[in-house]
Amino acid sequence: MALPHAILAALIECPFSGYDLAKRFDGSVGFFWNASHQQIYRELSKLEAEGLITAEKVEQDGRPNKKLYSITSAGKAMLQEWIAQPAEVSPVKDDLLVKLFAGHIAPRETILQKLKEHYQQHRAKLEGYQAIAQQHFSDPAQLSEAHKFQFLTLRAGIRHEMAWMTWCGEAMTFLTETESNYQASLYVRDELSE
Amino acid sequence: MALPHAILAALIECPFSGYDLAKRFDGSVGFFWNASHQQIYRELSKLEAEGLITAEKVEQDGRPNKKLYSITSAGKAMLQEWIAQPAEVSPVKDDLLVKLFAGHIAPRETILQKLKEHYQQHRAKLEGYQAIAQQHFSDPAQLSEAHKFQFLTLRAGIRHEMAWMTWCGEAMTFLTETESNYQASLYVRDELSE
DNA sequence: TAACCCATGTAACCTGTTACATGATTAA
DNA sequence: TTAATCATGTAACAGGTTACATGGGTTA
Repeated sequence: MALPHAILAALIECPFSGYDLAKRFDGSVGFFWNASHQQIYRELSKLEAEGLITAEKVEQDGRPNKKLYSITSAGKAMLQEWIAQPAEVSPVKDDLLVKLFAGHIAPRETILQKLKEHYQQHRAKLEGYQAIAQQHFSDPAQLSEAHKFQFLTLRAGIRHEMAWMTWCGEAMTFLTETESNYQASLYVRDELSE
Repeated sequence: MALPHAILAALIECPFSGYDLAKRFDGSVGFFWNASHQQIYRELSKLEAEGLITAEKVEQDGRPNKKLYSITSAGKAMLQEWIAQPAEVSPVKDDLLVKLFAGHIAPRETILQKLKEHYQQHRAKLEGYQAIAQQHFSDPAQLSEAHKFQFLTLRAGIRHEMAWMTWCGEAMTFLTETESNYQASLYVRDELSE
């Protein structure tokens, strides 16, 4: 589990409020981690109690006050230690694959529709990532150390969306082609039996 | 959430015991869903109580008795209904990406090591999937309807492993190349300052 | 004889989601 | 005036992990 680590990682560069973090985990950083605001507030309290982050109250006019959280040296040390520890790869766990696994009990059209929707969702995500890449990472070799690593996580997001899109295309082609083959073979059989 | 649906999907073709399901979710089917045996037993009890599956006690000699679960028509109906409902794409959520996002606070060698380990884990998975593809899905167009869909989920696993491997390679190259550029530029600067 | 496979489960705990709650400011 | 944004939280519930428990059969 990496939610506390993901929060610590997000706080290295600059302090954030819980609200900011929730937005980040729902936006551009959301391709490698996501969390609801409730989860984040709960985790921030815990991390503060453990001395891994500190809070600073910021009074604002015209807006509600907020708490800016910063990582402590203890927090940074534990994050460094965690990074060095061995990690297992995570399984995919996507609903669509469960639906596809049982796809033969549903109308072919329904499955093709699901694949199409999925394709479009991934294309939208890919376009978002590519826009970020162009705006903030157009010259990767000249980036700061911190940004080089953020660039690589963005590249991972891009690679994943591309893989999903490739697969969706492949699956749709396979299902329509083998369907038409099936219909073609039926047609041939009909001709032969006449 | 799709654990109950994943279980129902696994039971369409033939009945399984909880033990069997736990092994399946940990093996070849594990690329699109996984679950511990405790989770599965808990879920099976719930599904049985809801009338979506039925249990049959099987007495064995030389082995502990087991319960074989089969999907009911109600279970199949609810699965069909669920398939037609809209689905959101899942975020990646992999620890390695969190580690990489904070990669600049760790020694470069540590990060490269993590990438290498990750690469090897994905290669091992890919090889496993490719072996299954050769053994059971060598002639995709001739497969039964049910197996066509299982083939497609396997293809998704293959595509994902390939994407991870591509990205790992890309990331390792980027980190070693920009590091040597950095060292080269240092070297040039040293020469100039002399 | 030690470790692993088969087979099922309970209990405690942690993580993640949904619903509820407040309240000012700003844009359509 | 309706909805969205900023900003923080609580409570209840559902999902997932870890530890514990049993016990015969098989393989090294």
